[in-house]
Amino acid sequence: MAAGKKTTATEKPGKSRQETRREEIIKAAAPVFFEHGFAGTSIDDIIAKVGGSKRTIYSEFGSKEGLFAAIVTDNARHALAALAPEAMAGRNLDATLLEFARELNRVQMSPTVLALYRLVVAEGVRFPELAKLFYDSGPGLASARLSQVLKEFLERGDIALDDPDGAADEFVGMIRDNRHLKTVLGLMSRPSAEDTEQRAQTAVRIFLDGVRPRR
Amino acid sequence: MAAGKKTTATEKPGKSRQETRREEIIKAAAPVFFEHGFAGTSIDDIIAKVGGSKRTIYSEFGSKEGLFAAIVTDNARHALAALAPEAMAGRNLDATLLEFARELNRVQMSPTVLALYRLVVAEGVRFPELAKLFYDSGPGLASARLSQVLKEFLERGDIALDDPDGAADEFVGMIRDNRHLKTVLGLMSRPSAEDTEQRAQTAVRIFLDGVRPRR
DNA sequence: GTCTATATTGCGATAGAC
DNA sequence: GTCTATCGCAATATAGAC
Repeated sequence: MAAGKKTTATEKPGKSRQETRREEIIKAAAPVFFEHGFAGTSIDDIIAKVGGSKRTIYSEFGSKEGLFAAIVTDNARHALAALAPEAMAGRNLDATLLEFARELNRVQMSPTVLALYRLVVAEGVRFPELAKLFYDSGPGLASARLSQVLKEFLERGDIALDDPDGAADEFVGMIRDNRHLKTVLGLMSRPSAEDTEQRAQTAVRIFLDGVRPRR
Repeated sequence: MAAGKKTTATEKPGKSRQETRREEIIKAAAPVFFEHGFAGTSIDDIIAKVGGSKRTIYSEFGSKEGLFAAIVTDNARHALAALAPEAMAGRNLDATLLEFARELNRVQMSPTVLALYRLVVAEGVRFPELAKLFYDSGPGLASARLSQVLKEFLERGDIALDDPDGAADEFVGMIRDNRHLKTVLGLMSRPSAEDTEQRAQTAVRIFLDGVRPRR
């Protein structure tokens, strides 16, 4: 009766059957959580989507919370991979920040991450571990990486500031601006690529040089 | 048998019995929605808090949604009224921005606005009118006001930028930074007054002059 | 399929405003 | 005293849980 899709395994040579199954479950469960919220989703809802046995879910993820945590970390890992410091090595300040702004924007405006954001903001107070996991593997990690980058440029004398951690937080905030909020609230569809590029450039420009004219 | 509280009416001379009752209900119901979310709150929960009859709620607000909407609009109106005053006239650029940063920070870090933020982000997709109302009377209004201010300074030549609206959004984003998010997620209690002041100053400094050393 | 929870409504009784 | 808002309680409807 279940879905007839036989994607069972042995198709991706690099992955064990367990890994494949794990990914199938995560991929199928995520939209269910997104639609009904954490509390509003039952393991049975997920079984109804992905098929198989509850037993598999519990042995792989331990609990409903464990499954959700896996969804968060999995998405964060995929999404933020491009923000790795290595990806920015050997570039100058402007190019590094611009690339960071683009990547962060791309990540946080993706439908999946937007849905995660809504979900975690909604349930964060009730499930502090989930909130912490989301923050640490998403916005917090982004900020920490940027801070590290800023410190390197600081040592070289390319920039001057008192509080690199604070500045990193504020740059991340610039990227997560009112357009992000409007999109989160469903008031706006995703901005165009040109608009996004334009705003990334503006953010970098402001962060580096400010709006006060130099003379 | 009923609760002995006789707050009946005739205490606020300017308000009709109906108005008084309406406000009592909103005041009592708001924390319930804030704590349990829209779906997690039942009319009976609210009656248990405020007393009286369900019928009153339905004749006044029409439905649970109507009550929810009234709570959001009422709280938004009260909490965000502080963004209205023009304490910014006739000052120079630095002082104006600093005052704006302080004020916006104070508003958006208040417990009520934080609770509203969580609630509206959670339910925004389901209640687009509420999302729009919250945005327009909060972050959107702040951004619009700032944009107007920026345009004035732009005309005077005090600043140089291409896109005042975009820059305003980004400044608002700097104020709603990762500390705001951590607080929304319950990962952090409200930052101290000194920390807040420090960060407001940093944001203004970065926005005006950037982090690149002037030479 | 039964059972529970909960949104919504109906209506007679009561209490406060004028 | 009349009028209206509110109360109290019960009934209906329905969706989801078990």
